[in-house]
Amino acid sequence: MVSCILASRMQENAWELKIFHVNSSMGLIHIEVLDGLLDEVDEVEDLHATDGLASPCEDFLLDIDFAGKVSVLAPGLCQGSHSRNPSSESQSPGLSGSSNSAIGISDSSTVTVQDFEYKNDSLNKTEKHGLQAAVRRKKRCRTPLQGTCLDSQDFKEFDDDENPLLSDLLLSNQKGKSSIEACKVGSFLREKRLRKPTQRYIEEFSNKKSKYLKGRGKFSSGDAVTANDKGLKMRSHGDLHNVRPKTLSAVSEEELLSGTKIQEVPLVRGKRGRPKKHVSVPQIEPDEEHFTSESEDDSVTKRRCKSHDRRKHQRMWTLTEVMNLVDGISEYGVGRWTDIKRLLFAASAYRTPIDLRDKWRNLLRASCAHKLKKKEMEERQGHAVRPLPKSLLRRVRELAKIHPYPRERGVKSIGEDDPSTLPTSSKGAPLSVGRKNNVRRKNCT
DNA sequence: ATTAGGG
DNA sequence: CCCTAAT
Repeated sequence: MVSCILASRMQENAWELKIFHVNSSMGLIHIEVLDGLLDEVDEVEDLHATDGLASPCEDFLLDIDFAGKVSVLAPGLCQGSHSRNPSSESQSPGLSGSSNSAIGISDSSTVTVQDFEYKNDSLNKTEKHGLQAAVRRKKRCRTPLQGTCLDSQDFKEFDDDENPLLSDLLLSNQKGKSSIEACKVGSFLREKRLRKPTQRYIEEFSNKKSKYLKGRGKFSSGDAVTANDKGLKMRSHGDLHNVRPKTLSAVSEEELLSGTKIQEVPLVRGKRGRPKKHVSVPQIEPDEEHFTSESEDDSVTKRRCKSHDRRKHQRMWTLTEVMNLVDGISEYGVGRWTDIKRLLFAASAYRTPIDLRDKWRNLLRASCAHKLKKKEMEERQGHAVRPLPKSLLRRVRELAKIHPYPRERGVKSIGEDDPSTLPTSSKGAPLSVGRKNNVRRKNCT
């Protein structure tokens, strides 16, 4: 025996509550019209007004079973109540992209509500019909079960909602109070459940989605990350194969600086990944350029070795990159990350200015650490290959002296004003280190 | 829109 | 790398 409350909206402010007692074994339907007419339906009005659903015959279906467990199928609650059921989660249409506004009626509930209509006279037949329809809709809303109607299972499935609030609510409903509360609670619950989409989550979600699409053959334009991840494959079969086999080092600098490298290949890169959409400089991706061999492999292997998804897209910093960075810093100063990025890293669309800064931070740390404990460092280099050439480290230290990165605690132990370290850039390229262009010189002690 | 700082 | 607050 199952019973079900149907709150139907008769007029503007008139609501009618009906209880269906359904005896599933005998196929009987007993209808009981509670004193309906609710007056203070303002909230409901608003609720519908906001959704453009304010048509004069909308019904809310509330169902209960006799065991005392209660579940409510009210607008919006549908989503909440069945999202709890693991088997039906994937089917729920309302979960997909709907707004997380507190008073948005979910798609599913919309379906449930909108085309459920009947005349309030001639109850017997139409009621049954309507009820069946409602059940069917419920099923559609949750899981495509087999189509037997009026099985007590159908109702039971909604009962895994153990929320005591709901039972209270429904009880009060039976006593003839308003069903507004249902809506309120419904929206409340929904609000609770839909909390915090989180940038990260969204990104991952869209990522999965696009991957899925790709798998289906639809090549969704862009999506830098996945594109990068699949970079090897894609390039291997051809399309963006502008990659000239470079000498893998040093080239990028002059070319970039002289601007000869600025080309206009309309890359299909989405704005989602690292690259900022702000493109003041025609950014071409020869990015694999000198990384095709090492960095790409690095990242790939890394991803394979450890598939822990922290650090989503991680690209190893190559030596040339680091050198570029150091050069840039020494030229433009610390803190001009955007400039450096624009001028020296136009080639690599990943590497946001923040990345540069982070890398610089790490470099500083490294250099300091290098100074502090040599032996341990060497130890570590034993098991982790980090070929940071001394010359580079020295340059880092110099730069650290000139424009110390604010708030770097280990930095204090730099060479302590050793003039010999300054001009002795063995690699030449003393660059403009001497001229600290208008960089606030803070002593980092 | 960028940067600094922390995780 | 990522996220957030501050500018």
